[in-house]
Amino acid sequence: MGLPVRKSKVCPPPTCPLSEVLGLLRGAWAPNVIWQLSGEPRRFGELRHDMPKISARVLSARLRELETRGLVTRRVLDTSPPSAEYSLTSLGRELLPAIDALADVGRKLIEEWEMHQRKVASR
Amino acid sequence: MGLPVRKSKVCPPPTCPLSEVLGLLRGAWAPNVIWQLSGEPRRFGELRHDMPKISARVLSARLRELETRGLVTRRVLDTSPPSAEYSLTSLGRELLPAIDALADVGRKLIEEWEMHQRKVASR
DNA sequence: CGGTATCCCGGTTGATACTG
DNA sequence: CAGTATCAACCGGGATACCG
Repeated sequence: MGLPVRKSKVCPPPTCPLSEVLGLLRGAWAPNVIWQLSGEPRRFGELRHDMPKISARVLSARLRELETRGLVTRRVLDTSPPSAEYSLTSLGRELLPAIDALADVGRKLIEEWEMHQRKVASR
Repeated sequence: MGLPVRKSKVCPPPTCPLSEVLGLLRGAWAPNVIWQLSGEPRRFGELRHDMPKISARVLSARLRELETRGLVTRRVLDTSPPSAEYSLTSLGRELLPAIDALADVGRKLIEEWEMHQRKVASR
């Protein structure tokens, strides 16, 4: 007979809220979109310009998603031709430190990875 | 003529390391796996038990990924039948605070969302 | 300019079956 | 128990065309 299955902390509390956020950060683009909005409000076309490889469809989808979740607001400008401006809500801004924290780990990760690569290469 | 396109901060530095981490948190399961390993080391079967809906194939894939990136270590136990134990490396542990930060935002998100739902419902 | 509609592709996942 | 192999289904994403 094998080892007994040890109980884990059941249904870890952080996991659900976590998936909540990660669901929002989903896809290849959402984090980038949020980052782009961290400064001034930006228009649809500007965002496309900032992220040349994103398609209009996906950008639109991400923005709507973030909008319905209350992280982003959309403001239609009365110009001709019409334009729309997107910005982070205060709730959306709360994501920024968390994203930064993640990015910090990312930097360490890259660093360690490169160090590891060098070690392997020098053998 | 429309509005001029405003320049953004070019190629935001946080974005690349960010994708690095998010690449690791990819898929529906990686964050959960990491969380499950935040306490004691756990065996393959235990992890499956903790996350009933993950398939062996995906769990295996995620663990390998995390292992090659140096976030997780695998230790084979000399038992019969054989078992394997997974745990976070110190590098892996560095992810935990960041994950917590994300989860915090997640909680607020859920909170606000429910508040919003109630408002809509009471109309 | 600011989108939406359609089509198609590739990657990830889950189910199932099988191995050491 | 701890995986791997195979297959089918699904979904996000890109390209393109089109509308207000």
